[in-house]
Amino acid sequence: MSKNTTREKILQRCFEAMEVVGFEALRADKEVLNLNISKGALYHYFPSKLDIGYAMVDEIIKPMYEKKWSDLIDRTEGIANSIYELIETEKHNATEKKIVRGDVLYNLMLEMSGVDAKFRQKLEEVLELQVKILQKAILAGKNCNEIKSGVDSRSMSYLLIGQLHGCYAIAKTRASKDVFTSMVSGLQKQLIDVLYVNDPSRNAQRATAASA
Amino acid sequence: MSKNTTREKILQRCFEAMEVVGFEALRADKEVLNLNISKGALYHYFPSKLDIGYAMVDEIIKPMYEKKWSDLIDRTEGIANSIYELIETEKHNATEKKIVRGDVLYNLMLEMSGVDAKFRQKLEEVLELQVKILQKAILAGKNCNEIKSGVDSRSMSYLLIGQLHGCYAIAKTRASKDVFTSMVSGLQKQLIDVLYVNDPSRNAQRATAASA
DNA sequence: ATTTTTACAGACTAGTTGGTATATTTGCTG
DNA sequence: CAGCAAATATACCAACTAGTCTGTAAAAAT
Repeated sequence: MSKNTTREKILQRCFEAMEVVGFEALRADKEVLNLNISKGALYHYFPSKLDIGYAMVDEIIKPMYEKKWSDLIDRTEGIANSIYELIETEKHNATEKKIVRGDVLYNLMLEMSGVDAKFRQKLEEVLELQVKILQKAILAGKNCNEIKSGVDSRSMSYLLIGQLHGCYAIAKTRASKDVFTSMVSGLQKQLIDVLYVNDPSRNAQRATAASA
Repeated sequence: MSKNTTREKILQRCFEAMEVVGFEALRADKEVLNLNISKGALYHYFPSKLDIGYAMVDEIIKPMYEKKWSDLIDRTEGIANSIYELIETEKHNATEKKIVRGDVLYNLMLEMSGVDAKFRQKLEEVLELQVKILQKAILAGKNCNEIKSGVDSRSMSYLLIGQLHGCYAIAKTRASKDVFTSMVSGLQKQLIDVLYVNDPSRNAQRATAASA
């Protein structure tokens, strides 16, 4: 998968550091030095620090978030359940360390959107990618009667992404994984009320109702 | 109200700058120089830059966010409506500029929680202050039958604060006030489903039902 | 075989940062 | 008014930053 070229090694290492400290606090030259890659090499592959950032978003972050929702792509049924499960996964993947660190994309959004226009635009692309996947899924969910017909797929997608973001942000400041999981659980409960025709947390009930 | 001392002038100016650029990018000495206050005076009142930050949170931001929810304090009725209206206010206060800038508290949370423990703790206090006001209000709302008995006041308060945060964050990256207002509207719709016994967006209906 | 391009190495630089040292002024108290 | 502390001014500093410069070794193209 990874070609393990110098360029990719640089990108990967910088990304891992940036996940922890953010973009502005990233010291790219010092990071790559730990891989025995010199500053000369670094600036050979990337004209500036910002360009490293752009590349990270395009080549690492964007695919990462596309993969996150990939279960929903081109589905025609079981969508309500899948959305519910993907959010459930979010809870299960959470660790104390990850929560304190926060979500890379959300962190970057807040940090860089106001700093650099191109950065903002690239982050917007990642956001839009997720929204589009969700939107399509919700639309499909409405078609197969799993999702209430009243929901607006686009604004609901934005809201859902935003709500997850909110959970990450609050939990980061509270520095507590438990706050995260309980908030996400609350979010799931809301979704059951607002989004779903049936309760996807009870699979049995879903299966019976699906034939109606 | 403001005693207009040198210290307060420093704090206010730094806060206004920080609202725009964030804390790390704040150049306190250059800011106060524009007020004809020297670096010596600055470091006379504040031992370090971080201490300026702490003071900003304690003396400006905390009161600011307490005031934001002050309508809910010590209320015994009309609570559902007040919560709805406060969120409505959030929409009306939004301007393109403000949305692009984001919410000061949320921005700081993301920026500083991982950087400095004391900073994080102070931001947590502001968060907790808001949550407590909301929690008490929701509890009272349940008592006077305006809010569904099933809602957990604490986790709902967290979630609500977090959801608002989410709206700010997404709208900031989309750099669009419209995205913000439409997300907040979506949030309000959800709340009507999840939180309220009656629909507070229809005041007439509320008034009738209140006597039941 | 020779030229040109790519890939790297590492010392160096210009500018900035938060903070300090020291000197001077101001305002109060006796 | 003397004396003293708080308040303010300013020159200074070490650490650090992103980025550049010069040089070189190997690969690719001619």
